[in-house]
Amino acid sequence: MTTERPYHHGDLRRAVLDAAVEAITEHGPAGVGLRDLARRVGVSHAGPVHHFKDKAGLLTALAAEGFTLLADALDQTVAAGGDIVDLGVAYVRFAVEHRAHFEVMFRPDLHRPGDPALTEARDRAGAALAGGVADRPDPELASVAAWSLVHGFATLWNTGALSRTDRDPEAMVRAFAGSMFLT
Amino acid sequence: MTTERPYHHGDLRRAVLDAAVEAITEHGPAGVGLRDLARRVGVSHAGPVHHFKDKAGLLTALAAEGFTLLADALDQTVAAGGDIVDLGVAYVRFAVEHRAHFEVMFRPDLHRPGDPALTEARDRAGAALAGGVADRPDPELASVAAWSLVHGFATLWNTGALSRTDRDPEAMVRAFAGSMFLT
DNA sequence: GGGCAATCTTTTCACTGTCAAGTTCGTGTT
DNA sequence: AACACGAACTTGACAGTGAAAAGATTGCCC
Repeated sequence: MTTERPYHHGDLRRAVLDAAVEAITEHGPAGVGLRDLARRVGVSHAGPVHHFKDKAGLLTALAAEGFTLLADALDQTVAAGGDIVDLGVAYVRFAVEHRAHFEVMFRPDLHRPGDPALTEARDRAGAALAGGVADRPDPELASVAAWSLVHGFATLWNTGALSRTDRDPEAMVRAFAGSMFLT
Repeated sequence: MTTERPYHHGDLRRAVLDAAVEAITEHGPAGVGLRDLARRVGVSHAGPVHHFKDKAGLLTALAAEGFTLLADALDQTVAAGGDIVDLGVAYVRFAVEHRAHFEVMFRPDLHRPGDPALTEARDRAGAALAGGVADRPDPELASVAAWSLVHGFATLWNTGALSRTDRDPEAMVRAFAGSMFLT
């Protein structure tokens, strides 16, 4: 009574990426395996290889997708007239809602080094962030400071290091980012 | 012409931890394996197991050691009369100099959950950090903000995301942390 | 000196990533 | 409409990994 699945999956690449997101949110990036993903999707153990070549290839694709999603979210908030604080809140919201993507994005030891799609997506997100502080003295320093603040909060929050508070993460970001970056 | 090494290593636990630090600084936490470490130290592949039980046990021990080292460094700077900015600089310096420890410390998916030695060491470091902002309105928020700022900078720096700048990392921290936390 | 427990080794097992070779299928060509 | 071509997937194999069990070696304490 096997389920008679067709030989061609249809959109295996998408399905594997989604399964990877699911697996990572459950067990972290270390607990994800190609064979396990293949099983979840209902495909032979070497099926994903054809789309990603490598485990590193899969995670690189995931990271690139993550940076693209992030860049979209940031672009959208500036298009809606948001200021720096709104940008920071959007950053944190992305990290919390797309925890799996976010965790992979900043682990270069899991990536295929120098992947063009990844570097392009990352640059897009970086530009969107830097645009929020372009009108300051020493904008480079300001952009690094702003990025550090929200990135640190996001990673600390996601790793559970801030678990003692029961406050709302976005409200916290809005509070201290506002007091630090709005003169 | 085998090297006639004695049956008992002497201090295998220490040696494995050191080898792990070396391996992680080279290939990242994903690229470290128990068998590989055993080889580096010159011991049978199951030797380390007796000291750490698990791969998770090894990494948990490393993380605990890291938090202890960090707490020591922070305590030392307050003992030397340092202010918040000095604390932040010490944090970043630790992350850069003990990159391997630092990378493992904030990856709870690699830890044995609820390990007492780890949680105690982490609390010690947390207390040392929070002590720097105890005299502010809403000290909890201030401590989270300060921690986020330096932690974010440290991780971004270590992952190479800030590679475009050739400035000195400590000087950068001192610059923006000063402008943000000294009234 | 004798025994005991800690330390390390050997063997084995299930599992993983990767490669090479085959099989099935959509798609465009004529 | 038949066909061939290439993309998508499967099958089978291999080396390497983490973990567990059982055996060998040694320092140490009475």
